[in-house]
Amino acid sequence: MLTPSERKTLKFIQKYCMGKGYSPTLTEIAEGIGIKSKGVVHRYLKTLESLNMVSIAAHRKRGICLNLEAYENQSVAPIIPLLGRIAAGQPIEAIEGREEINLADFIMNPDRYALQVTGDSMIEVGILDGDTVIIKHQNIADNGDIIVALIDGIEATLKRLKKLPNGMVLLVPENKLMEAISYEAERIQIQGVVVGQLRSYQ
Amino acid sequence: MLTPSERKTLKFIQKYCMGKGYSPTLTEIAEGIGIKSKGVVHRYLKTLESLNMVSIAAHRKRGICLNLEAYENQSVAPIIPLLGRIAAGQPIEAIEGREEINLADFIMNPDRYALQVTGDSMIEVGILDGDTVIIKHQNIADNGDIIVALIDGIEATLKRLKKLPNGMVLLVPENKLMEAISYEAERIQIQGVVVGQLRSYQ
DNA sequence: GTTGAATGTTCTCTTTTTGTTCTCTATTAT
DNA sequence: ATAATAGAGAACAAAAAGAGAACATTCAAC
Repeated sequence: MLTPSERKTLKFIQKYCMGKGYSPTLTEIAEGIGIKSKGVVHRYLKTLESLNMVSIAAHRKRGICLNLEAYENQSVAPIIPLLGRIAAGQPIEAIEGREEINLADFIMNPDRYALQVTGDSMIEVGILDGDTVIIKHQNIADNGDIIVALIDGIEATLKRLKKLPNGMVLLVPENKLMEAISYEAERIQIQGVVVGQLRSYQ
Repeated sequence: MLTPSERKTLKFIQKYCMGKGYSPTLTEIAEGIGIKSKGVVHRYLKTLESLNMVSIAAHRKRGICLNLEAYENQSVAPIIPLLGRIAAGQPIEAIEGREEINLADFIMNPDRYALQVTGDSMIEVGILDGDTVIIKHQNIADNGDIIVALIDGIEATLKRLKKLPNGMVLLVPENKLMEAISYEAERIQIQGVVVGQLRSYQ
């Protein structure tokens, strides 16, 4: 059984790894659990290692590795439970099974990146000022896709793509107050398409 | 396991390639990660190559190639690069400070869960039919919060909360076509508040 | 082709950061 | 008293980070 300090150490490492993707240094752990001595942290780690809770690569910096089997309840994967559907005026549906949404599946991919949106040009499709959009990097797009377009190599903008039959392309804002503008296809370079969107209210 | 500098190098290359469409030189990487020696950069690249994270065409200039499949397995943390801000009619601005968004920070927490939205009652704040909202489970909320409210113990609904001075609460839909309804406070039970929202276009 | 600047490669060296191993002290429960 | 738990901190070992020189290769201009 773990002592309170060892438990605290383990929890800190867990949280740190979750957030950063790599393990903390002894000094960071010490700071994180509120003590000053990294020697003490090392002692805790030795205990955790002997209990098979972590593996430690000797002398390697940031060489701590969590042994996940040891505590299965702690979900390290970016998964949150999807409890059900909610509608205006309707009860939450019964939870059939227990679904989860995996954020990694949702947007994580090496060719994805995020952009923060400023401005109201896409407000009518629910992309607001301050939202973050997830872009898949690609140079071609289908009619109707929301794209990051580079105009004349300098101006970047987020618009819906509409290819016109006469070799022109129309960049359509989703905002009644703004107007679509058409360009010769050569002037427009597609930098990626929007594959996701997220917003934080915190 | 990558060292922080190697990780930084990889991230820089990823970001550079996304933005420019070709890989950076060693000197550019050195500058990008804040060091002066391209020899050091070369060492980092060798490590990344040995881990199959990148391929390097020997002696070729700008001959670095990201190895996407290997990258996927490695990136355990739900992090994607945040390239910048985009606005209608403006070039993409680099964002000072934060260079990546961490989905874990964004929504992962033991008391969070997801709900899928059906209906258009919150359409004017950009929460559309089919979106997923992240709910923080709590029983009290502030005026103006968007909450999951349980009415009379049976009906769940997503509305903005407005506490009235006379002990009533008003549940306000964000849709001009719908009307706010007031209830005696006892009939309304708060199940959580919306802390995030996400949408997939795939 | 030849040439030269730009870029990649290979070294060695130093400094900084981090891990490891100690010893010492304090507190608390049995 | 004794043992278990906590903590500080010194001293040392090793890894990681970095500078920079010297050389090799590319690639584009001539």
